[in-house]
Amino acid sequence: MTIKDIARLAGCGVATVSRVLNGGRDVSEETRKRVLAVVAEQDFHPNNNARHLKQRQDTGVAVLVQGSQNLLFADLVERAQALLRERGRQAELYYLDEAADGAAFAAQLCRERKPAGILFLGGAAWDFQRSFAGVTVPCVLLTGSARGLGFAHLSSLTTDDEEAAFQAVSYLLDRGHREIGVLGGGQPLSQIGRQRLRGCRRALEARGLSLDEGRTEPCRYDMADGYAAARRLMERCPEVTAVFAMSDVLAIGAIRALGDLNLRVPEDVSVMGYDGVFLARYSVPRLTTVCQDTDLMARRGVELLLAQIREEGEPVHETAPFRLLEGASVARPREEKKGV
Amino acid sequence: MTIKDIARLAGCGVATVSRVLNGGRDVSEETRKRVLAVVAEQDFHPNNNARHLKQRQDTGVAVLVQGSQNLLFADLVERAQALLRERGRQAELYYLDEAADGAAFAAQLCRERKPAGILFLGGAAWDFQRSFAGVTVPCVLLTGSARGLGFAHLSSLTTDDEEAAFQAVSYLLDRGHREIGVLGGGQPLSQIGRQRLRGCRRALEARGLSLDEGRTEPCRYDMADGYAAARRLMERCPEVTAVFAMSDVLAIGAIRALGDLNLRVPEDVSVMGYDGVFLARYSVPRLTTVCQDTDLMARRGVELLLAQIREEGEPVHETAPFRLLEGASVARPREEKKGV
DNA sequence: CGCCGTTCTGGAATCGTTTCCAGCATCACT
DNA sequence: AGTGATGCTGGAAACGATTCCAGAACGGCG
Repeated sequence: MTIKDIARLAGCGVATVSRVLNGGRDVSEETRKRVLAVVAEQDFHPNNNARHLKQRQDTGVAVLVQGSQNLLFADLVERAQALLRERGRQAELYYLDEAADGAAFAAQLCRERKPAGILFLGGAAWDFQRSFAGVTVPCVLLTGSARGLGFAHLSSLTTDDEEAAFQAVSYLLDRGHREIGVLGGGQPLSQIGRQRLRGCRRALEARGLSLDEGRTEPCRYDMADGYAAARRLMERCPEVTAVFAMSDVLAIGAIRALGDLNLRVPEDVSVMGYDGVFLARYSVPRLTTVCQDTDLMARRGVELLLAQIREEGEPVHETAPFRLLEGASVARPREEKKGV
Repeated sequence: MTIKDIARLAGCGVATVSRVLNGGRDVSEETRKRVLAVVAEQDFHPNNNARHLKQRQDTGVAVLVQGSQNLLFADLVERAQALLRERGRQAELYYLDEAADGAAFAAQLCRERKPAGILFLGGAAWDFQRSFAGVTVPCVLLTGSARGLGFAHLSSLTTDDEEAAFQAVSYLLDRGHREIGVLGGGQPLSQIGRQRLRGCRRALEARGLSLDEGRTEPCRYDMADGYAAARRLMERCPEVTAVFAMSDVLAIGAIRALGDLNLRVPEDVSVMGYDGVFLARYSVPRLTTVCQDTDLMARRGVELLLAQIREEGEPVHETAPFRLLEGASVARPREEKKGV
């Protein structure tokens, strides 16, 4: 069943059928009706491969996600895919290992499948300049690192990670914590991780304290790593009264680790998360966390991508809002061992 | 840069280049080397749209996931996609809302994109017979319902849901629980939900008890629904001493709900989960749950799909193993109010 | 009536592959 | 030397859409 058959059944030429199928300009109302009737009757769907071959581009959009266990992405991905579908664009999802070379994968995807655009979720600092040489496809980076933004077709929507980390640690300091451990940031430390660490340092230095490198535990963004890192941290630095985990997933792993060390949260040790995923609102105890607005991010990210696909102006770089969500995982330190 | 240019540069015909690119049968070693050199030098990638148009099929595989918050699928999806990639098949992921008509979506996907196969994760009872009329694409159903297995191109790998539920509830009964609530199964109740309920009923009847319909709370598979359902259940039936949640995600929501009602887990109420996702091992308290082997399921599921794509024999229907994973969310009932 | 502009139409070229098929060597064997 | 089998090769015909372009039909106007 091809466009030719439809043409025959509708008593017209293939060109006319094609025109009807693509917006129906320059076709009389009568023929249009007739063709559409046949299409519906035969349950005809045009072959995308043929269509894209001729148009030299896919209408679909690729969504690349790096780090599958990060629940922040689960929220974002579902939302983004639904929004894209509403706008008539199929969104294909690709999960990549945290260690994989996302930029190279994306470049290959462009050459082979030629998507109309790419939405990047997470990922370390990718070198678009290098891998995307010669590739011109609209891209949007969500929650990723800002490195390589020189790439001409890349928009971005990222949280001000330094400021968010600054506020998170300040929140802990406000409640009297002085011995603060830090978990996460990628292994090895990613661009984002470094930004967040900068925020931590700034918060500490604003109180005349300094970031103790011995109390930072870089690790990947999954629960197992969060668990392991928290254990290492507490065994090495038992004086720590609060932990700032750079992801809620890590925070969950850390809480479990603390429990296994017979430390209660938040009575003995406070835990601050990051992301504000749905799980944060259901964990025991509820997480106090830096909450990102996934709904807004998905919506705006999709908008930016579609705007670029329509070639409306230059790529833009925006900052996504965040707010501190108070749960029950942070309290004042048990005894202010080192009260200033 | 097309195959024609490569042919020109390598001093041969397009047919030869194509043969080299596809396994290189019937090509002299010398020409093969020469062509490959040019391909590498020019960083040439054949156009997939043209290729698939001619072959009338995509080499890629589609993975359909229904119910994005179900963490069981997160595990499975990542694993399956990685395995497929290893086997040289790009896997595109599509998330569907739990309420969406997955079979219709899949049918449309087949007509438009023509994937080599489809891997289904989850989903209620889909009517393959109806939606897939005329479509012949290899399919594998993982963890889904068994309805519609009459579809000729469908293999399946499913857990024996009835038996698993039987064992889960028996475990609770063994520990002295008599007033047992049940959460989940889809809203409205899915095929799988009904099977699990049958298992519950069988376990209860084996002890001379019966399944009290008033103590079952059908709900969707996400934390918010689990929370709400658990609250409804406990407010209506305060005598309940143990809850069987048909998914770990629901169990987490339920634990939070019980906490908000000032009921401790497991001291006041025990909670049994289902799935054995990574989160189960890190939650507080650790979940006692029916653990499915996601690694094995992904591996075997991919194998079944690839076998069908290679057209090796008839579709098969297999059962995936499970085992009870003991955590700390189940204890004996506080006081055996109705000790037999 | 002749001419032009507008609106609609369908044939044919095109996109970049795969694959059929015919053709040419080369070789072994009668 | 003639024959047939075998191995490589390249030209050309698909695949199923889009889109260019030329042409038909029609109406309005001088």
